[in-house]
Amino acid sequence: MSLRHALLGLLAERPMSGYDLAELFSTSIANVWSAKHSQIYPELGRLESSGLIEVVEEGPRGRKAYATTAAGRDEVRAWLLGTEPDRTVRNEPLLRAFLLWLLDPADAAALLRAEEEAHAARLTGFEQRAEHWSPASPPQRAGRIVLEAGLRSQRALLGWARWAREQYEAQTDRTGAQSVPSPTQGQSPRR
Amino acid sequence: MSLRHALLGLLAERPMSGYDLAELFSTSIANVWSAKHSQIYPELGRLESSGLIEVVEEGPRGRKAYATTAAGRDEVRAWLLGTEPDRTVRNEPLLRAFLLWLLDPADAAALLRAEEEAHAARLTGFEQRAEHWSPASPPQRAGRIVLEAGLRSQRALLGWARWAREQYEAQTDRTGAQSVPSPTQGQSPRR
DNA sequence: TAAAGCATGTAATCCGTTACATGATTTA
DNA sequence: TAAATCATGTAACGGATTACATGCTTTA
Repeated sequence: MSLRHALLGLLAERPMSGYDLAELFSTSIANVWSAKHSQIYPELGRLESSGLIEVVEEGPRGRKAYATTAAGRDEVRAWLLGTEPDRTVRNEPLLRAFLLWLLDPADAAALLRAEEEAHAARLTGFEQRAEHWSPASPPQRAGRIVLEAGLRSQRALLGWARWAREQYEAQTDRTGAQSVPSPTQGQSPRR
Repeated sequence: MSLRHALLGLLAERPMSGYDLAELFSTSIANVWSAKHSQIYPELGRLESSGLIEVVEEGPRGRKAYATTAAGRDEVRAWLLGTEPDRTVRNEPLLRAFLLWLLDPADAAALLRAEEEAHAARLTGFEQRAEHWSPASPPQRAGRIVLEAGLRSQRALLGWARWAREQYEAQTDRTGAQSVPSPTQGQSPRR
């Protein structure tokens, strides 16, 4: 049910088409939530039928821009105030980190290096956005607050990835293990 | 396909039943990945048919403990080394933070206070686990590394939630807004 | 005029949750 | 002996991705 409220909230700020929303979900707010156009269009249809959003503008190529209605804004507020957030985590990079003991240390270090670079790249992106941020309106201030969460957690995870890589590199040095192990593949002894 | 490899990796460390795995996914590694028993049992069946895991022990009440086979361990390694991690993020608390401008500042601050407490509770849990951690085996060292990611990101996000709450509290003070706004509900002016 | 980009939709499939269903063993 | 816990499974449903499908408009 989160996509529903994400759309409602985004369209409360300014009118957008399904196309605009899909673009948003694949770029700026991809660090928070994401969705494909194939999921967005049907949901917009349902929201319109329920009277929570309405078409406020029609453009070329059948473009329809929607905006959230008063009832729609009430619905978002009721969701925010009346339901508990789902705090379930599914973090594939961390799942992989959990299984790195199955590789030889040099390979593990290489994968953590890639993680490090991914975090560094995101952080740079966030920092650039933060520079040009004008917190003029309430929505923009909220956006800045979310961006701050991104900045802080990417910094933390960048530091972590570097530290984690060093753990495995220390093992590489000690054991003298190679990046490409023998046919029977490194450690991980059978019970 | 991540659950598949999560099971393979976990069963490479020590034999476990579907029940054990379900418990693990609902407690210790819930901060990284999660799954219900209804998803686990069929997947174990498929992995067994593929020869990637095998029953190594049978117990009371039809209990079956599985362990990863040599082919299974090769499969995890191939996954780790040969595929890019899915770094897609879906963070409902942050999505909500993005929409907090729709509430009056006092309500927004209250929600952020709850977030703060959720992060503090997780952090405490992680810290307690870290205290009693014995990094004796390679899997345990990998577990400690993942725990470190939890510690660092929860600290970062706890600090963030506090800072974010203070932003909205500052607005509360300035505007003198109440927790329960007038019937037309606070700010968020219609275009 | 061709390619790139804008724009909307549907269908098939997969992953995950909730609910349904059952029964054995241990503990109070 | 009743309740709690261990233990395994299936079915229905909903949410999300990939693939299929179409066509207009702008720009090079």
